Amino acid sequence: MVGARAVRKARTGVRRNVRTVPGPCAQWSDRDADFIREILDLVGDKWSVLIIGTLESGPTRYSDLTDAIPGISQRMLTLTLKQLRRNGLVTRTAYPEVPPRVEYALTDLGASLLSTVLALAAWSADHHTEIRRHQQRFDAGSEQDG
Amino acid sequence: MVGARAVRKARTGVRRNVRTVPGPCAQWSDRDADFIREILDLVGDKWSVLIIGTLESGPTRYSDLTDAIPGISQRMLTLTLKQLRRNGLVTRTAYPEVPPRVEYALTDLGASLLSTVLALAAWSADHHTEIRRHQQRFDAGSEQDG
DNA sequence: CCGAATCCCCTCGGATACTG
DNA sequence: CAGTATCCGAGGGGATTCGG
Repeated sequence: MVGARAVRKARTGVRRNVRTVPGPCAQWSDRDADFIREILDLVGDKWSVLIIGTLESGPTRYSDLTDAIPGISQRMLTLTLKQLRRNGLVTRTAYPEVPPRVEYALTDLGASLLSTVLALAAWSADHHTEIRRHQQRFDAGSEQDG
Repeated sequence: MVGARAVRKARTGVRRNVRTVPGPCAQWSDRDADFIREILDLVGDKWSVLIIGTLESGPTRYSDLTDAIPGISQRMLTLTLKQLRRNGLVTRTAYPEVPPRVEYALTDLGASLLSTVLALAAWSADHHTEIRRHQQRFDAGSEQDG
Protein backbone atom coordinates (compact mmCIF):
# COMPACT_ATOMS: atom_id res chain seq x y z
CA MET A 1 0.00 0.00 0.00
CA VAL A 2 2.79 2.34 0.77
CA GLY A 3 5.65 1.01 -1.22
CA ALA A 4 7.42 -0.42 1.76
CA ARG A 5 6.49 -3.88 0.65
CA ALA A 6 8.05 -3.29 -2.72
CA VAL A 7 11.25 -2.35 -1.00
CA ARG A 8 11.00 -5.36 1.21
CA LYS A 9 10.52 -7.57 -1.78
CA ALA A 10 13.46 -6.08 -3.61
CA ARG A 11 15.88 -6.21 -0.71
CA THR A 12 16.11 -9.30 1.38
CA GLY A 13 17.17 -8.97 4.95
CA VAL A 14 15.10 -5.99 5.96
CA ARG A 15 11.87 -6.50 7.84
CA ARG A 16 11.69 -10.10 6.73
CA ASN A 17 9.75 -11.22 9.73
CA VAL A 18 7.09 -8.55 9.82
CA ARG A 19 3.92 -10.00 11.17
CA THR A 20 0.75 -9.98 9.11
CA VAL A 21 -1.75 -10.49 11.91
CA PRO A 22 -2.45 -8.09 14.73
CA GLY A 23 -0.92 -9.00 18.04
CA PRO A 24 1.34 -7.91 20.85
CA CYS A 25 4.55 -9.34 19.42
CA ALA A 26 7.48 -7.21 18.35
CA GLN A 27 7.16 -5.46 15.03
CA TRP A 28 10.87 -5.15 14.47
CA SER A 29 13.33 -7.93 14.95
CA ASP A 30 16.41 -6.89 16.86
CA ARG A 31 18.49 -7.27 13.74
CA ASP A 32 16.29 -5.02 11.67
CA ALA A 33 16.36 -2.38 14.35
CA ASP A 34 20.14 -2.70 14.31
CA PHE A 35 20.20 -1.83 10.62
CA ILE A 36 18.30 1.35 11.38
CA ARG A 37 20.76 2.18 14.13
CA GLU A 38 23.70 1.47 11.87
CA ILE A 39 22.52 3.73 9.10
CA LEU A 40 21.81 6.47 11.62
CA ASP A 41 25.33 6.12 12.93
CA LEU A 42 26.56 6.64 9.40
CA VAL A 43 24.43 9.53 8.22
CA GLY A 44 22.36 10.60 11.21
CA ASP A 45 24.87 13.14 12.44
CA LYS A 46 25.08 16.76 11.51
CA TRP A 47 27.77 16.74 8.82
CA SER A 48 28.30 13.33 7.19
CA VAL A 49 25.79 13.78 4.40
CA LEU A 50 27.04 17.25 3.55
CA ILE A 51 30.59 15.97 3.31
CA ILE A 52 29.67 12.95 1.24
CA GLY A 53 27.62 15.11 -1.06
CA THR A 54 30.46 17.54 -1.53
CA LEU A 55 32.84 14.74 -2.41
CA GLU A 56 30.55 13.55 -5.19
CA SER A 57 32.11 15.98 -7.64
CA GLY A 58 35.52 14.36 -7.18
CA PRO A 59 38.52 14.31 -4.84
CA THR A 60 38.52 17.39 -2.69
CA ARG A 61 41.08 19.08 -0.49
CA TYR A 62 40.56 19.59 3.20
CA SER A 63 40.44 23.35 2.89
CA ASP A 64 38.04 23.16 -0.02
CA LEU A 65 35.72 21.06 2.11
CA THR A 66 35.85 23.74 4.75
CA ASP A 67 34.77 26.30 2.19
CA ALA A 68 32.15 24.10 0.57
CA ILE A 69 30.35 23.33 3.82
CA PRO A 70 29.36 26.56 5.50
CA GLY A 71 29.39 26.48 9.26
CA ILE A 72 31.47 23.39 9.79
CA SER A 73 34.30 23.66 12.28
CA GLN A 74 37.74 22.21 11.70
CA ARG A 75 37.17 19.87 14.56
CA MET A 76 33.97 18.40 13.15
CA LEU A 77 35.35 18.20 9.64
CA THR A 78 38.33 16.21 10.83
CA LEU A 79 36.26 14.04 13.16
CA THR A 80 33.57 13.28 10.62
CA LEU A 81 36.10 12.53 7.90
CA LYS A 82 37.76 10.07 10.24
CA GLN A 83 34.45 8.34 10.86
CA LEU A 84 33.74 8.20 7.14
CA ARG A 85 37.16 6.67 6.53
CA ARG A 86 36.60 4.18 9.30
CA ASN A 87 33.41 3.01 7.66
CA GLY A 88 35.03 2.75 4.26
CA LEU A 89 33.00 5.53 2.69
CA VAL A 90 35.89 7.88 2.06
CA THR A 91 39.59 7.59 1.28
CA ARG A 92 42.36 9.96 2.28
CA THR A 93 45.39 10.68 0.15
CA ALA A 94 48.24 12.84 1.41
CA TYR A 95 50.68 14.29 -1.11
CA PRO A 96 54.19 14.87 0.26
CA GLU A 97 54.51 18.42 -0.91
CA VAL A 98 55.05 21.81 0.61
CA PRO A 99 52.65 23.15 1.43
CA PRO A 100 50.98 19.88 2.35
CA ARG A 101 48.03 18.74 0.28
CA VAL A 102 45.47 16.16 1.35
CA GLU A 103 42.61 14.98 -0.78
CA TYR A 104 39.53 13.10 0.27
CA ALA A 105 37.52 11.03 -2.17
CA LEU A 106 34.38 8.93 -2.16
CA THR A 107 34.75 5.18 -2.37
CA ASP A 108 32.27 3.15 -4.39
CA LEU A 109 30.61 2.29 -1.12
CA GLY A 110 30.30 5.95 -0.22
CA ALA A 111 28.97 6.79 -3.65
CA SER A 112 26.28 4.14 -3.43
CA LEU A 113 25.25 5.50 -0.06
CA LEU A 114 25.10 9.02 -1.43
CA SER A 115 22.72 8.06 -4.19
CA THR A 116 20.44 6.49 -1.61
CA VAL A 117 20.61 9.45 0.70
CA LEU A 118 19.87 11.91 -2.10
CA ALA A 119 16.48 10.25 -2.45
CA LEU A 120 15.79 11.39 1.08
CA ALA A 121 16.89 14.92 0.32
CA ALA A 122 14.65 14.87 -2.72
CA TRP A 123 11.76 13.77 -0.55
CA SER A 124 12.49 16.65 1.77
CA ALA A 125 12.54 19.12 -1.11
CA ASP A 126 9.33 17.65 -2.44
CA HIS A 127 7.35 17.86 0.77
CA HIS A 128 9.03 20.81 2.39
CA THR A 129 6.07 23.12 1.90
CA GLU A 130 3.58 20.58 3.11
CA ILE A 131 5.60 19.90 6.25
CA ARG A 132 5.90 23.59 7.00
CA ARG A 133 2.14 23.91 6.73
CA HIS A 134 1.60 21.08 9.18
CA GLN A 135 4.07 22.56 11.63
CA GLN A 136 2.44 25.97 11.63
CA ARG A 137 -0.99 24.47 12.03
CA PHE A 138 0.18 22.29 14.88
CA ASP A 139 1.95 25.14 16.65
CA ALA A 140 -1.02 27.43 16.25
CA GLY A 141 -3.33 24.85 17.76
CA SER A 142 -1.02 24.16 20.68
CA GLU A 143 -0.07 27.55 22.10
CA GLN A 144 -3.40 29.01 23.15
CA ASP A 145 -6.53 26.94 23.65
CA GLY A 146 -5.67 26.64 27.41
CA MET B 1 28.45 7.40 -12.42
CA VAL B 2 27.00 7.10 -9.00
CA GLY B 3 23.35 7.57 -9.50
CA ALA B 4 23.23 10.93 -7.82
CA ARG B 5 22.82 12.59 -11.16
CA ALA B 6 19.85 10.40 -11.93
CA VAL B 7 18.27 11.47 -8.70
CA ARG B 8 19.08 15.07 -9.43
CA LYS B 9 17.51 14.74 -12.82
CA ALA B 10 14.40 13.11 -11.47
CA ARG B 11 13.86 15.55 -8.65
CA THR B 12 14.18 19.21 -9.26
CA GLY B 13 15.18 21.41 -6.42
CA VAL B 14 17.98 19.35 -4.97
CA ARG B 15 21.56 20.21 -5.79
CA ARG B 16 20.50 22.16 -8.83
CA ASN B 17 23.43 24.46 -8.78
CA VAL B 18 26.25 21.98 -8.38
CA ARG B 19 29.34 23.27 -10.06
CA THR B 20 30.97 21.35 -12.86
CA VAL B 21 34.36 22.98 -12.79
CA PRO B 22 36.84 22.85 -9.92
CA GLY B 23 36.98 25.95 -7.81
CA PRO B 24 36.57 27.40 -4.36
CA CYS B 25 32.86 28.17 -4.58
CA ALA B 26 30.29 26.47 -2.38
CA GLN B 27 29.24 22.97 -3.35
CA TRP B 28 25.90 23.12 -1.61
CA SER B 29 23.54 26.00 -1.84
CA ASP B 30 22.13 27.06 1.49
CA ARG B 31 18.73 25.78 0.47
CA ASP B 32 20.01 22.34 -0.43
CA ALA B 33 21.83 22.09 2.87
CA ASP B 34 18.58 23.07 4.56
CA PHE B 35 16.83 20.11 2.98
CA ILE B 36 19.46 17.83 4.46
CA ARG B 37 18.98 19.45 7.84
CA GLU B 38 15.24 19.13 7.58
CA ILE B 39 15.25 15.46 6.77
CA LEU B 40 17.69 14.84 9.60
CA ASP B 41 15.36 16.64 11.95
CA LEU B 42 12.63 14.27 10.84
CA VAL B 43 14.38 10.92 10.87
CA GLY B 44 17.86 11.56 12.22
CA ASP B 45 16.91 10.95 15.81
CA LYS B 46 17.00 7.70 17.66
CA TRP B 47 13.37 6.61 17.49
CA SER B 48 11.40 8.25 14.66
CA VAL B 49 12.14 5.64 12.03
CA LEU B 50 11.36 2.76 14.37
CA ILE B 51 8.01 4.31 15.26
CA ILE B 52 7.12 5.08 11.66
CA GLY B 53 8.09 1.59 10.64
CA THR B 54 5.96 0.07 13.36
CA LEU B 55 2.96 2.10 12.28
CA GLU B 56 3.19 0.77 8.76
CA SER B 57 1.09 -2.27 9.66
CA GLY B 58 -1.80 -0.03 10.65
CA PRO B 59 -3.12 2.09 13.51
CA THR B 60 -1.39 1.14 16.72
CA ARG B 61 -2.06 1.82 20.36
CA TYR B 62 0.39 3.63 22.58
CA SER B 63 1.08 0.59 24.69
CA ASP B 64 1.55 -1.62 21.64
CA LEU B 65 4.16 0.82 20.37
CA THR B 66 5.96 0.49 23.69
CA ASP B 67 6.02 -3.27 23.25
CA ALA B 68 6.93 -3.19 19.58
CA ILE B 69 9.95 -0.95 20.07
CA PRO B 70 12.27 -2.53 22.59
CA GLY B 71 14.18 -0.11 24.74
CA ILE B 72 12.11 3.00 24.15
CA SER B 73 11.10 4.96 27.22
CA GLN B 74 7.65 6.41 27.75
CA ARG B 75 9.19 9.83 27.64
CA MET B 76 10.80 9.38 24.24
CA LEU B 77 7.80 7.60 22.79
CA THR B 78 5.53 10.48 23.75
CA LEU B 79 8.02 13.13 22.67
CA THR B 80 8.79 11.53 19.33
CA LEU B 81 5.14 10.92 18.58
CA LYS B 82 4.46 14.58 19.26
CA GLN B 83 7.18 15.59 16.80
CA LEU B 84 5.83 13.20 14.19
CA ARG B 85 2.37 14.67 14.62
CA ARG B 86 3.75 18.16 14.38
CA ASN B 87 5.32 17.35 11.03
CA GLY B 88 2.16 15.74 9.75
CA LEU B 89 3.61 12.25 9.54
CA VAL B 90 1.36 10.69 12.14
CA THR B 91 -2.18 11.19 13.38
CA ARG B 92 -3.51 10.64 16.88
CA THR B 93 -7.00 9.40 17.63
CA ALA B 94 -8.32 9.16 21.17
CA TYR B 95 -11.38 7.03 21.88
CA PRO B 96 -13.46 8.22 24.83
CA GLU B 97 -13.64 4.89 26.56
CA VAL B 98 -12.62 3.40 29.86
CA PRO B 99 -9.92 2.36 29.94
CA PRO B 100 -8.66 5.05 27.58
CA ARG B 101 -7.57 4.00 24.13
CA VAL B 102 -5.39 6.06 21.81
CA GLU B 103 -4.34 5.00 18.38
CA TYR B 104 -1.58 6.42 16.25
CA ALA B 105 -1.57 6.02 12.50
CA LEU B 106 0.63 6.95 9.57
CA THR B 107 -0.54 9.72 7.28
CA ASP B 108 0.08 9.42 3.54
CA LEU B 109 2.97 11.78 4.04
CA GLY B 110 4.45 9.55 6.71
CA ALA B 111 3.95 6.47 4.57
CA SER B 112 5.76 8.05 1.65
CA LEU B 113 8.63 8.92 3.94
CA LEU B 114 8.76 5.39 5.30
CA SER B 115 9.14 3.87 1.87
CA THR B 116 12.06 6.19 1.20
CA VAL B 117 13.70 5.49 4.51
CA LEU B 118 13.39 1.74 4.06
CA ALA B 119 15.70 2.04 1.08
CA LEU B 120 18.33 3.30 3.50
CA ALA B 121 17.74 0.41 5.84
CA ALA B 122 18.05 -1.93 2.89
CA TRP B 123 21.34 -0.33 1.99
CA SER B 124 22.51 -0.88 5.54
CA ALA B 125 21.51 -4.52 5.44
CA ASP B 126 23.20 -4.92 2.07
CA HIS B 127 26.54 -3.44 3.06
CA HIS B 128 26.58 -4.30 6.72
CA THR B 129 29.27 -6.92 6.38
CA GLU B 130 31.45 -4.77 4.20
CA ILE B 131 31.23 -1.87 6.62
CA ARG B 132 32.11 -4.10 9.54
CA ARG B 133 35.19 -5.26 7.65
CA HIS B 134 36.32 -1.72 7.00
CA GLN B 135 35.83 -0.76 10.61
CA GLN B 136 37.88 -3.65 11.92
CA ARG B 137 40.64 -2.99 9.45
CA PHE B 138 40.70 0.69 10.33
CA ASP B 139 40.73 0.04 14.06
CA ALA B 140 43.46 -2.55 13.72
CA GLY B 141 45.64 -0.14 11.77
CA SER B 142 45.10 2.68 14.23
CA GLU B 143 45.76 1.20 17.65
CA GLN B 144 49.34 0.04 17.42
CA ASP B 145 51.76 1.12 14.69
CA GLY B 146 53.10 4.05 16.81
C1' DC C 1 47.96 23.62 4.96
C1' DC C 2 46.27 19.89 7.82
C1' DG C 3 44.89 18.39 11.97
C1' DA C 4 45.17 17.12 17.21
C1' DA C 5 44.08 18.75 21.88
C1' DT C 6 41.63 21.20 25.28
C1' DC C 7 37.68 23.59 27.25
C1' DC C 8 32.94 24.00 27.82
C1' DC C 9 28.05 24.54 26.79
C1' DC C 10 23.94 22.43 25.76
C1' DT C 11 20.85 19.05 23.98
C1' DC C 12 19.42 14.20 23.86
C1' DG C 13 17.68 10.80 26.17
C1' DG C 14 17.17 7.31 30.26
C1' DA C 15 15.07 6.54 35.10
C1' DT C 16 11.76 7.43 38.10
C1' DA C 17 7.61 9.20 40.13
C1' DC C 18 3.13 11.24 39.63
C1' DT C 19 -1.79 12.47 37.25
C1' DG C 20 -6.42 11.61 34.91
C1' DC D 1 -4.05 2.85 29.81
C1' DA D 2 -1.86 7.04 28.34
C1' DG D 3 0.57 10.24 29.31
C1' DT D 4 3.35 14.47 32.21
C1' DA D 5 7.10 16.34 35.21
C1' DT D 6 11.61 16.31 37.19
C1' DC D 7 16.24 14.97 37.77
C1' DC D 8 20.62 13.92 35.83
C1' DG D 9 24.54 11.71 33.22
C1' DA D 10 26.70 11.12 28.61
C1' DG D 11 28.26 12.94 24.63
C1' DG D 12 27.75 15.94 20.36
C1' DG D 13 29.72 19.76 18.71
C1' DG D 14 31.56 24.90 18.66
C1' DA D 15 35.72 28.08 19.76
C1' DT D 16 40.17 28.31 20.48
C1' DT D 17 44.92 26.96 20.79
C1' DC D 18 49.02 24.33 19.64
C1' DG D 19 51.96 20.93 16.65
C1' DG D 20 54.04 19.06 12.11
